[in-house]
Amino acid sequence: METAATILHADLDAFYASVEQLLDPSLRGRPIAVGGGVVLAASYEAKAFGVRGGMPGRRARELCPHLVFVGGRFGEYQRLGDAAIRVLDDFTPLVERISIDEAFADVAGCTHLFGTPEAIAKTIRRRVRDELGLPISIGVARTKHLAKIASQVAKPDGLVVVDPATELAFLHDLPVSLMWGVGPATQARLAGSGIETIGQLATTHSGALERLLGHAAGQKLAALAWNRDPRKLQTHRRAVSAGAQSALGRRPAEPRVFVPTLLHLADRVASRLRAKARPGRTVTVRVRFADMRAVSRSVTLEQPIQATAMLAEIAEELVRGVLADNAHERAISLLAISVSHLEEHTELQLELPLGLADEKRRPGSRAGLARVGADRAIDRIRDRFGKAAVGYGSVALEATRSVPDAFRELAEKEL
DNA sequence: TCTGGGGTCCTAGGACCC
DNA sequence: TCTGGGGTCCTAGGACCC
Repeated sequence: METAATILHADLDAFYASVEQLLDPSLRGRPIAVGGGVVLAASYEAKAFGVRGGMPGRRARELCPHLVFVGGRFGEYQRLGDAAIRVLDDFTPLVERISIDEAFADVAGCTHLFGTPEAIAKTIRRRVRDELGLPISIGVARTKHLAKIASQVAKPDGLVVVDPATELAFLHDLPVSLMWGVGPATQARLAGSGIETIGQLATTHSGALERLLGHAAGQKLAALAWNRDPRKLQTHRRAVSAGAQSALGRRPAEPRVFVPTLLHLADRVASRLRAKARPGRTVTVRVRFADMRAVSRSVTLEQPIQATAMLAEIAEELVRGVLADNAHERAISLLAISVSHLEEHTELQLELPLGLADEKRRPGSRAGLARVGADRAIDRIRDRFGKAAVGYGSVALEATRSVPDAFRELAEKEL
């Protein structure tokens, strides 16, 4: 009745930093950070000083005076991340990729060919080390949740196999913060009730947990604490939204700032939607003010859109609404556009370039056709000459500090 | 020199329908 | 006219993950 531990979670260690150290041997053994204004990734040597991803570069340098900043070879990250996943593919088609450097695999169907899950995990680790030169940690367990925890425990450059017979003993000694879905807020709430280990969580009444964390989170954590994780591997998941954002530092909340920025963001989002023929019905904007307070506004249309100008106009109206309701805010620090309720896969259709109020009722116009034509022309030029060949407002945005486009593309999910 | 960018999921209240 | 209940969709905000 007890199932075997056949799920692997493979996670490349300090991935971006490891690639940099691989490509430049002079960086090996040294504390390095990928990025500049903000740390995108840190090597283990840098982590030992407390340097973490997402940390401002200045703070990182304070913690680690000899920290070496490297520019980031984003194309290499993509290539090597793909290559590592391909090693998993050699064993089973049941691979669920989570991100550029992380994936699950279920080897239940291939143990007769390649040996036990532990043997397979060892082979994968050796191959990734020998063929790519990168360290990868693997957790093996009966469920996805436990396999992921095991790979975290295995780091750096290790392997942890959790025997089903002793899995609860293993799990219950660990801190709740290792669980999937427990971040700083949940951890603090649990700590407020004296719950710090997964074992303590497991013996907490599920009703009490629900009152503390809400229905879904309470139920989920109660189940995971007993390693009851019903999730199966999903080899292909479609994206449910696509968005783009830009941090602005601290800029005046004025049209000369937000209009070109929104056009640029709308172009990023809409061109991706068009490329995959996945227009969407709901447009959401987010405005973050100088004090980091964020406000969002959304609207759901009757017809899905994918035209840059249409998206930019709707986003602009929503942002004007936010600013009108927060007239005391003088400066904005971030703008974001997201499109959701994506259609599965549709033919390009006519779009309506009308004001937000009109758009829901009125039929299309000649101007709509012209704009679809403009998008098509731009898409074709980019196909031939590259993304930078033509665009909206990118020059105006050069001044704002932002991460390289190549990094943004790494984070994009396949639509 | 406070705090990047791309996502997913859940909650709670209100509108609306049956 | 008043009452009740369930389901679905939408919006705004929040937590979390990589």
